Amino acid sequence: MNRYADVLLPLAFKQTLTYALPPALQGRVRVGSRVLVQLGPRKYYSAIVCRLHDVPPPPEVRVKDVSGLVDEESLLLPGQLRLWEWMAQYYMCASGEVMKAALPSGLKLESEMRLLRGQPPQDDAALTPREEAVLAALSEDEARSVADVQGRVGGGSVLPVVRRLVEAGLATVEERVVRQYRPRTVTHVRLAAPFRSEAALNALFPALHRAPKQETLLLRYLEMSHAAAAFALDHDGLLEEVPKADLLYGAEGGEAAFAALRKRGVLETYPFETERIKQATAQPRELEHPLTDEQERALREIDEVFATKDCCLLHGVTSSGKTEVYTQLIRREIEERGRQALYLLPEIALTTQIMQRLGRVFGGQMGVYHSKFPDAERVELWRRQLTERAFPLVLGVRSALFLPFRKLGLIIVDEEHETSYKQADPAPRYNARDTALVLARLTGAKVLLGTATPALETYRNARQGKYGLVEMFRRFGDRRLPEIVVENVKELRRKKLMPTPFAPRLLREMRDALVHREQVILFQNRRGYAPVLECRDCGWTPHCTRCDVPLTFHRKQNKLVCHYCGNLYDVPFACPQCGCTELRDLGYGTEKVEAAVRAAFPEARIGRLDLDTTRSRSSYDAIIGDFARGATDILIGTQMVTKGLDFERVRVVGILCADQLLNQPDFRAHERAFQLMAQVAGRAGRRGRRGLVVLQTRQPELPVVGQVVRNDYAALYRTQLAEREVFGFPPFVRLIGISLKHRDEHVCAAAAESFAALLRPHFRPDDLLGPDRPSVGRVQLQYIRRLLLKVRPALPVQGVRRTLQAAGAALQAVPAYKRVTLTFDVDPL
DNA sequence: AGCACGCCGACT
DNA sequence: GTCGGCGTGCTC
Repeated sequence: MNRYADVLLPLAFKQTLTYALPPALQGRVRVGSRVLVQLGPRKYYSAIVCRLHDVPPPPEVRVKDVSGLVDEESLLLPGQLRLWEWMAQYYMCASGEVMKAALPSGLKLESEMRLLRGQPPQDDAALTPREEAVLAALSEDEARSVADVQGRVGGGSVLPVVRRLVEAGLATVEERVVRQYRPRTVTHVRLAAPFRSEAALNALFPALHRAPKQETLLLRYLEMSHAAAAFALDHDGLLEEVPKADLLYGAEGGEAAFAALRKRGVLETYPFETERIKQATAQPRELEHPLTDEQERALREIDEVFATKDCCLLHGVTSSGKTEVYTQLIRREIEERGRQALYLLPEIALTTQIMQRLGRVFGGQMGVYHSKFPDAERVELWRRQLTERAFPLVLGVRSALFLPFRKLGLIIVDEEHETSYKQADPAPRYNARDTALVLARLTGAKVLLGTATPALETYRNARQGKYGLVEMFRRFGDRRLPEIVVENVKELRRKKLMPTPFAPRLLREMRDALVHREQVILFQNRRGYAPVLECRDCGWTPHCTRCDVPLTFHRKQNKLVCHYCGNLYDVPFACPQCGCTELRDLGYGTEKVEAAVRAAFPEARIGRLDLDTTRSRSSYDAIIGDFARGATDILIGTQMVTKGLDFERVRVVGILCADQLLNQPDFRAHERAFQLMAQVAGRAGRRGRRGLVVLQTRQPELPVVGQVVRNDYAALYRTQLAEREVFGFPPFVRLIGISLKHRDEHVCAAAAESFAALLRPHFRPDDLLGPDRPSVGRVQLQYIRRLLLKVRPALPVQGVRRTLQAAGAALQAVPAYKRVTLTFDVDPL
């Protein structure tokens, strides 16, 4: 019998901690169980058991007992911990950090300190005013949280005062594990125990003769609960659950009759746990469109690929009907092979459309896992996936990878090129697309990556035969791809032909579209009103005091906003440098574009889609819904408008400033610009006249602009690949980003220098870039330095990781650099 | 990540 | 002299 359990805590610890199993728990605890453990003098956490053993820890550690078992059944299915381990190892983070990301917060319990009043103070007790105040804020019977007491007292931290009061016995603390998740309950009705037999009821009915309402109600209950059948088998466990609301539904005077029956002791109520999971109601299957020849072919080819390979890329132009192919694959996985499917989609609010589409086909077989859903729903889905009733299909964002799957057979990664598959902060900085491949290997599932604009890495893997490659070139219903015209903004401005953010051609087309009751999408990759305010006289511009960035002017709020830390500032009345009261707004954000559209087309109905207008899920749905219904004519937005939305009536798409995309200081800038522009162009001309895209840029001569115009992914792939090979970037090397942060710029810079010095002996000089001051050199009062490590394919990645970790330890051993935060970002985007 | 412990400046 | 600030180290 195992006496010790190594557990994982949801903290950034490097290793697991060992707790002793009290005899009562031995044999009941399994790997994957959730246990309650005490950490430090009083805190409690729920931890996950990841090893059971009999090896006593070294004598210097005082091993604590496991305090209790949180759930009787394991929360994890066998194998899930292996994915966690892989992630921690590959992405260079603590397993506890993976645990934190993996579990919905309702499954992570943590104790909270609560304060109560202790013995009454002696008359001669000399209390400071502050102690008096804190004591007055405590109650004798209601335990209050520290935050509550802090709020009542105000001022500095109450903790030291509390400590003194506790030592004097005037206050007591208790630790309470807060149960964050409460299952939703509904009041149900059942027969009280003495009446759970036919004989008892037969004896009862004569007494009800003078109370017809009660009699009716009781009969109704018996019918709803299928009592006759249960009694015939003499098994009251077979009684159907009857919700009180259903029993009383439409029954006039039912409440009174019910109260009377309860008073007689015939019926009783009890809380019944129900699910809150929103699932598409099981509807009669929508007959899917019969597949086109091309879709049929794609399906066959995918089958052939899966016979020999575990991963296949489905590269299909926008509107080629990839979703129909996915649907068929999922259906067969579920129905023919009896296995589960996971449909991953990027972390953008657009789930609704796909949800509805798949919901119409799979109805009650589909569960949805989304970060914007209430946590309780995620907890329920998790629990359900552990059971026999697990949904065969889960639609979810990247964290859905962590859900338990009993028999996963297929993972679809839709829009695989999307950067939101990569978690940026905090650790684990994992890419869900790549992790999906590992999960598939661990579970024996297949992976289908789908997109119109593959990530270069993915396409290369496919071309080299590591993945299968299936392509679809034809748009649904043979619609033509939109015509793309390039407008040279530099020229137009020089000739003074462009006083608005719109080229004359774009204005004409917009007007034409409005006349024909067609719709327009305008893409401007910047939110706010103006990205920069500038003093007319001296050129001063307001900057964030915590970050090294100019502030964006938001006109509606009349505030300056830092887009890095979110801090708000008042708009200065005058320039602090020269006192000039005229601040000009330079450049365009979506808000200013909206104003310009209003000025040009006062009659048009306009929607705006950006971070500022979509703070809540419902507002996003509302804006999209209005546009989809045709209640708005023009939709202005940031990246959000490019994300695979299907609108039927859009004829004109304007890309207002491609240069912002093209001039990013990033080796992926052109790849991204292509993806974004191809995606947004794909929104045009789904029905009716051929769509038109007006692409405004100052650099029409760039090859990538031509590639967008011709929708020539192959050319983009060739040119970019050649460039990456010359300069040594992915997919020819793997990257590990290293960043150092500190409040003091000199310390930060010096630490980065010495870290680089520690690494240099291990790598070729060209393979370690930096340290550099990033374009935004300070965020949230922390100065930043970055290094970029190129890992050549020949190098053992494991050794590189060890080198990095050793160098990190060496750096932090220097007293001055102890407080430098060092983070690794494996495969950064 | 908390949270206790310990060192040092502001104020009674 | 004490209060309360914050930097440092540990948690089985």
